[in-house]
Amino acid sequence: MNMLSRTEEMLLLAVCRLQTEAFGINIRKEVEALTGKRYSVGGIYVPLDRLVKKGFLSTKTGRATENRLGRPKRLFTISSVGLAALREARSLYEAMWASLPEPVVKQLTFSG
Amino acid sequence: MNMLSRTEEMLLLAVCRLQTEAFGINIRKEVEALTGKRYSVGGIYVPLDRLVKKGFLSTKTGRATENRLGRPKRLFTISSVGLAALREARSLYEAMWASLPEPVVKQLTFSG
DNA sequence: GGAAATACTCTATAAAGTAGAATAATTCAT
DNA sequence: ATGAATTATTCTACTTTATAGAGTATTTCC
Repeated sequence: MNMLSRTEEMLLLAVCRLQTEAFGINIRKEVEALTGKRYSVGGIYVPLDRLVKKGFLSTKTGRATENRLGRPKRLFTISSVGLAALREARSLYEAMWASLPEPVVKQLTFSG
Repeated sequence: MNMLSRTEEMLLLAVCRLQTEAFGINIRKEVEALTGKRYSVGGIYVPLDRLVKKGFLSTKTGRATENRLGRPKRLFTISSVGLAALREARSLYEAMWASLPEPVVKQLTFSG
């Protein structure tokens, strides 16, 4: 068994959500906005590159002529393997939370 | 922000689920049965001890007279801090998966 | 060509994940 | 009381992942 880490799942979902705007700086911003998790400026590329290496993401440099200043973006897209991993991760997550003993459910639902 | 890793969340939930039978070997077995994730015999204690150190779990040795062979169990129970962390983790998880673009939802729901 | 803007690469360090051999604590038979 | 069988944990070395931030690259505009 080889389940996605939370980081991996979070980043794959961020890429999905950002669609054509999924590049490093945006992904970093998106993740922070959504979960509060912060990365240093360059720190986001470490796990992203790992996901590419593992075949969950693919990446290519955006076209130069974008009519704006600055270095080209490196865009990320999720692969079919990545989508499958997300489905699997979700399903495992449900299993983890399923059928907890009733007293525990109570403690988790309300603030006890 | 300091969210639980998937390992941490999984182990806290396993402890909750096992209630009075939450000790190393059982937790290891429970996790494997539920998620397919395997730990080596001793490997389960590394993250468990970390959770104790962080205050999410507490632990104490089970009573000697249990009328069975073998070394005493080291039982784990979740703390109120641990429960709060679980609630937080769940809520963050929902946020991660919320409001994905419709085409992505389709790809994730069916096997495409 | 130089400044401003935008975004990425690289690398060192800390933390977490992983495996498995070794050891400990108990009961039972003798 | 001693040794075998049983049950469970401790220890630790190694690999992988997380994290921060300085440095660098690419582009446009003047």
